[in-house]
Order: sequence, then C-alpha cells, then structure tokens
Amino acid sequence: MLKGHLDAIVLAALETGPAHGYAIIEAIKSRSGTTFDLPEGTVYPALHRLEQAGWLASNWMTQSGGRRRRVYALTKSGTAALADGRKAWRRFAEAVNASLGGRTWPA
Amino acid sequence: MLKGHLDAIVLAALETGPAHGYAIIEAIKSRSGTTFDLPEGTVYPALHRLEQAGWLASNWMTQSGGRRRRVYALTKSGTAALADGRKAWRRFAEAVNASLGGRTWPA
DNA sequence: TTCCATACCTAGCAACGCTAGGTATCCAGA
DNA sequence: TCTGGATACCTAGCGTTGCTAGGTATGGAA
Repeated sequence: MLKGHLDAIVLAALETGPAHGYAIIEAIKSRSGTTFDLPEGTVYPALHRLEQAGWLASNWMTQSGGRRRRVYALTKSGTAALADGRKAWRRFAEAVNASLGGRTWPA
Repeated sequence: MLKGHLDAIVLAALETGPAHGYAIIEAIKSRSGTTFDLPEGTVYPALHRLEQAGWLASNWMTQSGGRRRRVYALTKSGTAALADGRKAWRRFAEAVNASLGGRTWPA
C-alpha cells in the first residue's frame, strides 16, 4: 500500500529525466531500498492517470530491434504537482509523527 | 486521507489512557496540530474495527445526567499492534523520503 | 527451443476513508 | 421558552486507490 503518495513518487522518479514504465518501476524499487517493489498493475494505470491529468507526456519509442517503449516525461505542471506532492507529504508526515508520539522520527 | 495509518493514530491516542470516541477525535486533532480533523464517519467505524480485531475493549459509561458514552481502552494486543504500527510507519516514511528525494525530511 | 527478463496493457476486486444522513442529550442565550 | 450549538453516538453507501490476475509480445541466453 502506497497510501496515496504514489503519484508524487512516480513524478519524482521522472525528475532526473524521461523514462519508460518498466524503468520507472526499477527506479522506484532502487530508490526506496526495495521497499516499494510495485506491481505493473499499480504503475501503468498510474502513468495513464498522470498523463490524463497533464502531469506527464508520453512518446512511443521504437528500438533498433523493433521493440516499442513508451517514454514518459514530466510536464511543467507535473513539476509543479511534484512540488505540491512533496509539501503535502511533509505536512502529512509531520502530523503523523506528532500523532504517533514517541521517537518515530529518525535522528 | 489518512493513507492507511489511521489505526495506529487511533491506538496512539489511547496510549495515555481510556477515552470515548468524541474525545479521541479531539485528541487526534490536537496532537496533529489540527491537520487531522477527522469526521466521525471515519473514527467510529475505525473504533469498531479495532475492537473487532481485539486491539480495543469498550465499556458503556452512564453520566450522572443519563448521557451515555462508550469508553475505549487499549488491550495488550492493541499495545503490541501500536508498536508494530509505529515500526511500519517509520519504514514507510523512510522509503517515501528516499523515493521523493530532496530535502523532504525536516532538520 | 525453451525460458526468463523485458515491456506493455486492462478488467475487476477489496480496502479505506469520507459524505450524508440519522438519533439523542445538555446547556447557553435570546 | 425554545432554539441553536456542542456533545455523543451510529451506519449505508460511495469514490478513490492500489492490487490481483490475467493477457500479449520481443530479445537474449542456456
């Protein structure tokens, strides 16, 4: 369960440059230290949703072998959405930390 | 949206002692700095679910005026569930922070 | 030639939290 | 007096979200 922050995580994975779906999944897994090993059924629909929202733009790329990949890139509003997502995450995380009490926050 | 961590937040609100539903809502609002102003339709079903799971025990208390309150208390397994919830939150928060990159984590 | 990794897709489900409605008591103010 | 707001509880049903489980197809290695 990604608890509603999947969009921001996907957008963040594209911040360093365009990538195709499969690579995005790998990037998220790697960045999260394998904690987020997302099934394709989670990521592909999310990419479609984000493109629908205007936060991503996609292009079909054909490899030399004839293999097709869909490469996604952040749009301008996608970059803004990512910034919003980071703020929302931070606010949320602080509120949860305060609510849970104790030493939930790492040094 | 509480993104799946509502249970832990409710359990944490009861860590300092038994309380009734309405007071729990107030406690969560206060602890979170008003970020979590949860509707009753969120909290009451959650309390029922947590009791069903054996993490809370409830007793009807009748006030002097004849007013009824249902007071919830953490059970032993509820305390354990809270500890698990804290660990889960911490792991999740660290993975999101790593995935989002940038300075999402406060000093 | 068989298998695995790569690479994409979608229908349908389950869980979660919220909306929106309901009931009832207590107390302050008009 | 009586009206409204705070207190205090409840639930049916909805929308979103992410996942399961199935499908298609190519490339390369064993």
